[in-house]
Amino acid sequence: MKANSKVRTRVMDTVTRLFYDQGFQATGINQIIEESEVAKASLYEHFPSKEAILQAYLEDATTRWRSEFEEFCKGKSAGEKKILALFDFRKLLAIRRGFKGCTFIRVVYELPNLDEASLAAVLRYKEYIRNMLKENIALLPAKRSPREIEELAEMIMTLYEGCGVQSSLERGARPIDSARKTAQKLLR
Amino acid sequence: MKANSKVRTRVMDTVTRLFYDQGFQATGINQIIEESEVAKASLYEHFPSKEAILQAYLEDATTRWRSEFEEFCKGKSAGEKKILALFDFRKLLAIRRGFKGCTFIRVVYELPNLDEASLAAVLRYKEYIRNMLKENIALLPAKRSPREIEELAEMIMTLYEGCGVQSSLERGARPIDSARKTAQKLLR
DNA sequence: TTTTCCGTACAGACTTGTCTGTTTTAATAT
DNA sequence: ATATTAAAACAGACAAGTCTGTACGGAAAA
Repeated sequence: MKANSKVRTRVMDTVTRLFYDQGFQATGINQIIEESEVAKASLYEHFPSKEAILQAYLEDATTRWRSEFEEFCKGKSAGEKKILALFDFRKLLAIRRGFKGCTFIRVVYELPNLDEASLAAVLRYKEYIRNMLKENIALLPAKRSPREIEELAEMIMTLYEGCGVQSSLERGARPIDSARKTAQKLLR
Repeated sequence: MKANSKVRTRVMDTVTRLFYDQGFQATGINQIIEESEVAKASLYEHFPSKEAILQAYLEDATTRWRSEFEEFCKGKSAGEKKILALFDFRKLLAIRRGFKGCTFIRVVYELPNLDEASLAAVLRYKEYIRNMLKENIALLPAKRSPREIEELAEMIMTLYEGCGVQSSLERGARPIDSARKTAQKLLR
């Protein structure tokens, strides 16, 4: 079966590293092949084009992000704790990966004419976060109207995006801590 | 004089358009030459390499952003009006340019190993905004400690960055309006 | 035995940057 | 005003290397 083959796995592992470290365009097919230890013919057996690799990568990355985040949240109670975990998780990833910014925004910014499927994967990831925020804000002790919930979720979302950008410019976690504090204040 | 030559001007005008619409890597030297209506030899007389074009472009872009923003703010009183103008100006540019995100962050995200001079230009632009915010927050009627001013400026900065990302994902100005409203609330 | 993968050569188009030689522009000298 | 001279921009061929994607023949594995 192609979907779970050794080739596919190794290519995905490699591009997860390379696309993030170098960017999509700066990563050539030949480098992918070499570092995946896969033959070129095998790669093109699984992926019809480089663009298809990007698509698969983004889809994999969104689902992996979600499952890793859920894993990260295990043991944390719903409501404020879970919302703040979003910032903690971002900080963890940012440090681990050297402050190069959000995987998905990186791709969107690098490729202004991104194909539909890839863009859809990115939007799915953002939608997941937005829904998670709304659900957990609704669980908080303070009573809020649906409209207030919506607005607060939007605001925290904006802080989340903003601190990602800032931390990658600054190459440090400070803006993430700072945004987390702000979010905490807003929730009370 | 090289600095103000016709060649330089035309190349800068062209890459300002192309680098934003297509990205840096997707824009080839040959396209720059063709659309600038400049000979290749002339281009390389003024810029030793493509990287040098990028540097010059970023430096030009920061200073142009600043002067256009100051122009935009003419007639606006200092304090709240000027701070909110930041969001209004972002909205104006975003609409005009089709919601492809912040010029500078785009470059930083596309090229993880950006040369020092280019990165410095980007940081200068961010520093200008941060200082502008601090100065104008200090002018507001509400009394704030230096630390509070610092924190509020940081927060608005984060909203500013965040709404830029969101509006480019959404391809619409809504997140910018929303961040503006939030900022306004925070200032009071 | 049939699928999967391998190694590698290759096509064809693209890239940045160099080089040659010609033409235009503009300032200075007559 | 006209001739001279030096700088600047021109057009375009070319080098050397990169890129993605295809093809072919053989090896390993299920």
